[in-house]
Amino acid sequence: MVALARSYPRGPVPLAEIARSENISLSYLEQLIASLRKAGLVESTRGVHGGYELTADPATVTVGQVVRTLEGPIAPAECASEIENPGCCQREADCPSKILWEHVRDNIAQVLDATTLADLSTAGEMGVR
Amino acid sequence: MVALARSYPRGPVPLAEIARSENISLSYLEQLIASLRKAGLVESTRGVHGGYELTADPATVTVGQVVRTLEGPIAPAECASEIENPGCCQREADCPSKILWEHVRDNIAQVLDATTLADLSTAGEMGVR
DNA sequence: TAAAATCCCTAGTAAACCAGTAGGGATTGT
DNA sequence: ACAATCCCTACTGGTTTACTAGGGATTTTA
Repeated sequence: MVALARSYPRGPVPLAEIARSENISLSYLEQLIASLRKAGLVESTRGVHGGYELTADPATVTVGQVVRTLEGPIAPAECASEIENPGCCQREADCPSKILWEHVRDNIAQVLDATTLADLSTAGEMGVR
Repeated sequence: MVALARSYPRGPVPLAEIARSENISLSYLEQLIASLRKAGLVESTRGVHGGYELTADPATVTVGQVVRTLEGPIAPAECASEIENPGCCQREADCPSKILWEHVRDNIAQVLDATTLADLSTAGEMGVR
């Protein structure tokens, strides 16, 4: 996604190119991007000169969106998932550590949601802030 | 550990008791607490009236210590582990997302290190703050 | 219209990890 | 002596992760 952000908005980039530059197998990349496409984060163009491109400006796409699409709801523990998981634990209501894990989860989410693809794609160029 | 915190400093608690009240198998609990003992967080007494007890006041033991003992260094990604992991990634230095994951890691650590066993053991009694 | 470039889909898989079970041994108090 | 307790090691079944493999479908271009 950072690779796509870097060539935004210059039209579709073939996956084979990203596979080469990022040293990831094409087949595997295809699977990953399929989820991202279904989630509407990228769109595809087939045929010669086809490829994938972001559907939105990198500055408006958060890492949180990408991570949730690829890895599901943020959840440092089953009982502290962003998507509730009823009956995942016997302790349920009066678990002493549930609140702690929810707190951890919210911190993770806050960081991921506050970082955009634009932030990442320019990181190398401008140094850490 | 919360169970032990609750009976601190009233002497050793047999693991069988905790296994029963927390609904965890004794055998499994024994394995977990073995690590905690080796890390010096609990001490054991053998024989009748033996058991385990915390080696320090629950207010001075952080969840971070416990989690690191049981699960190893905090690391939302291999390349962002608290214990460095040389050669875990080709991108190494100029990875655009490494800083992000380190940021996530530090947030997790901050929450876990700021919470003590005493905080957890009293949570149910006094409600959430 | 054939060929090439590209996306698209499904199935399989090898290794690692997790959450245990099982079973036996050592130590200590009564 | 015996019962309660800690202690240690080996095994295991299920899940997840990070892929590989192979075959389509679609679109542009020569």
